[in-house]
Amino acid sequence: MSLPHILLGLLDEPASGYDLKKIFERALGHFWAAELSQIYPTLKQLERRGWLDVRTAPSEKGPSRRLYQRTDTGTQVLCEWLTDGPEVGTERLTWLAQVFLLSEIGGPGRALRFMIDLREAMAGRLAALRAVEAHWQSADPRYPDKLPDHGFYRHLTLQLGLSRMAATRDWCDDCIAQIRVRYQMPEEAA
Amino acid sequence: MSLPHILLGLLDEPASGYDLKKIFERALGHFWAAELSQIYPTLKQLERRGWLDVRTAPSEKGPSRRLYQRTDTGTQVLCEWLTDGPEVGTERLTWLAQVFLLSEIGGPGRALRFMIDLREAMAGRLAALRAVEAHWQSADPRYPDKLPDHGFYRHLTLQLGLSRMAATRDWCDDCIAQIRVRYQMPEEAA
DNA sequence: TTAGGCATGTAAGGTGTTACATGATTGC
DNA sequence: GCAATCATGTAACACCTTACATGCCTAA
Repeated sequence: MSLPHILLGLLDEPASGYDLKKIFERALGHFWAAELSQIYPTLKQLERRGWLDVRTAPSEKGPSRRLYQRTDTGTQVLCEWLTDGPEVGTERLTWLAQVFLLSEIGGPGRALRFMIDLREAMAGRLAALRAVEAHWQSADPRYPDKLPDHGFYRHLTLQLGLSRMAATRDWCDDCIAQIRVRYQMPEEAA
Repeated sequence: MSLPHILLGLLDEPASGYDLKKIFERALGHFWAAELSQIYPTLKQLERRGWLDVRTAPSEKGPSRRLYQRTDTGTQVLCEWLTDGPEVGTERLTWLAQVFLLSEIGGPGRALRFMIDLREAMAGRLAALRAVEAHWQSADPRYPDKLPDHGFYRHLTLQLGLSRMAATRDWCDDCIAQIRVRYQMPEEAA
């Protein structure tokens, strides 16, 4: 159970479900995805438990916005979750499972195609992350050395994301090279 | 939907649900986890669809083993899944979400404690992966340069796992150092 | 006028976890 | 005798995805 806690964590300041979805995409996209259809019911549940407060504010376009914010009880629950220590060992990297099984794809040409596509996907995600960093840098003069606490920890996760993404892209390049050598596929024949 | 495909991929050679669980722990543990209570029903489902065959073999200890193996139809389904290209963007790293929210944990002492625990967890997982590598090396004289196709791709995933795990551990060290500097916590006072 | 962004949600179904249930054998 | 390993599963619940439903406002 983590999405409720993440929402709790993000709701230090008031935000709507729709806002939260955008925060996920921008800031947490490289390690967590959440759909609106999951966010909305979860927010209601957290409100029923008394961990969030709601107020309604009119919107300029579309239906009125429901702005949620963490209560003191909510803060306590969040703090307990964090204090329980890191939750590791539940990672699920589908694309890596696919590489693991790539000998079954039906020939080195297809395996190479797969790795090239994977490399492009990683390069794209890396570019998106770099755009997030560039945007942050230009929007906040305190970036990166004088951030407040909450920015400090978020910055640490961004740094890990950037280095993991770059390392994974480089690994893809290495795999591509190894496949070409192993099956004698010169680059011009790809 | 990926677990069915992964099971299909592993069932090139006959294995029981129990065997598969151990294969998960050893070989795929760094990027996928699966419980027996999920594996057993999934295998039955795959058999009903005609993607797996079963035969029963007596066991020396405990109930008789149900040995599953991929059919030709199963191979085709697996191949289609792989040919559809890499599935990216569904990663969920709970511990990284926790770091993202670490300013709410209630003081830098606790944040430091969290990062030290995370570092230890990563170091442990890295050691486990290195043990897998060492075992493979000593058990197969073809390791690492003369492996058959199926070992070749598995080796690529192991390499990525080793480098990611080491990089993440190093990032933890870096975070720990940054927290100490930021909050003026000398190492001897930890 | 139509596509896209804003903003809310529900329903159905698939995926995954935790707890429970059974029972034999091996090693301490 | 007790715990661990072998080996199978079921049931209840929690989590997540996909598809559907509604309706306003803005810009091309």
